[in-house]
Amino acid sequence: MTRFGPVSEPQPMHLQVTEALRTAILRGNLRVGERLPLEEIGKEFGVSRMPVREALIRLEKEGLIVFHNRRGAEVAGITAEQMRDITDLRCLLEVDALRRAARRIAPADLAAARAILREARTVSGIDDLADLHWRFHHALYAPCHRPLQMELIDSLHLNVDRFFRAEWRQVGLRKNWIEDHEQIVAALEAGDTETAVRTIDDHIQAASERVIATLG
Amino acid sequence: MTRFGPVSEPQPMHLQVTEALRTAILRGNLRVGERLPLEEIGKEFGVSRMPVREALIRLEKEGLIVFHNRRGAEVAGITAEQMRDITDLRCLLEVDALRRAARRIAPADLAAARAILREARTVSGIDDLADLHWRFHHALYAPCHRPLQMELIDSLHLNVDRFFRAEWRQVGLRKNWIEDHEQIVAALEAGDTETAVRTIDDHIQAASERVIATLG
DNA sequence: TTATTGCATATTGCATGCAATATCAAAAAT
DNA sequence: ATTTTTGATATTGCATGCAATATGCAATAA
Repeated sequence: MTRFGPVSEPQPMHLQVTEALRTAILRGNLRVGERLPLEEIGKEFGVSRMPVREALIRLEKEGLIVFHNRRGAEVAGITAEQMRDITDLRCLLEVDALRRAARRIAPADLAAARAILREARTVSGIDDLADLHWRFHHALYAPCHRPLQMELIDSLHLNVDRFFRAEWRQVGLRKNWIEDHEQIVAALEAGDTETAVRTIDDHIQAASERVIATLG
Repeated sequence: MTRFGPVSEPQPMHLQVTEALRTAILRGNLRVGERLPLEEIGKEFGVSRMPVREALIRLEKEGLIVFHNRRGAEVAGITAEQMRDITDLRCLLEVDALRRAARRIAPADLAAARAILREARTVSGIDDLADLHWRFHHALYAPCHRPLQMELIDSLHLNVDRFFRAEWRQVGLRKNWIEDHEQIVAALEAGDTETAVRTIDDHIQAASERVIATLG
């Protein structure tokens, strides 16, 4: 007889700091090139330098931060080259994930995707929209049942998302974003995987081109 | 007049420890499930626990180690599921890299690849053979000029290579390994990229199947 | 015998100390 | 005016200290 559910073990400080810094970078609260002094950041979290150091190491491995030997860490930027590199990888991995997912995607998954789009009509902040946008893509890919592939896709997205947000803040998020994505769901419902795949591929490439234009 | 070349900055301890532990895991000197106590490992390198801790965090991000909260770290294992996941990703990424590389590969690159195979005939240790084997693949993919894609390919390979080595130690590395790979170079020299691609894809999948069989 | 409890020991996660080095601005030199 | 030097300050990389927790084994109970 199990009378008690599992007890969630307490999150270590270094993980809390990692998450907080990750979303701060993602949201643009920490800008590209901004220095990340251990003591100062530690003070903001009420911890010493060590858990901050750990967090920065993890974020460096995620590609959000660069370390300079004995000169601390700073928020990583991106070059046009790197953007193209990441974009092509995203297309490769996301298209593959969608093809695999399409074979086993359930009506419930598609309904969930539609629900995300519906929710997207009710929010207005860039950060909320960007989160919902990614949750939508994630919902379509997830049924591929490839944990590592999903991790990689998330990781690549994490490295470029903040630049899309920065661009959206300037030129505004196109109105027809949601309709475009409803067409993707419609194609999947109709069993037309290839149309869905092509739409997403174009979508990623086009968005990337716009960001690259701002990078020079 | 520049009389002196650039001075290479000294490697921090944590990086030296990271590299040493990485190759120890790769070579099988540290076995799957083996515990990694900070103090003990630190003593072996003549350093304190902190640089070791840093190294373990990095290696965890690379997928070679798993941490258990407050119970230390251990060398990561692999399941059949994960092996399939990684293998499919490798095929996707390596095939794409080879296609891109084939367009701009120079005779010098192919000569370098052949030189690696020639060197492979002169060595006998599993570790040396495995290193040369990967250097060969790396040499073919590198001209794709996608630094991040190459990093990902390396990282995926890093996560499975030790299991191939373990299998090679048992059943022996097939003699015709080198001839198989010479055919890949020959196909590329003949401009027949698709044959080269197919050979490599089969090669990765077949090797993976053999390892999965040993995993249950 | 086998399972449970209690306790001594080992190990982690974080804080802090310290030497080595980087940074920055004012003073000196060109 | 511009560059170089100098030194005061800030920051890092690693060592060490310490409280909290995990582990392993002997003692006890079943």
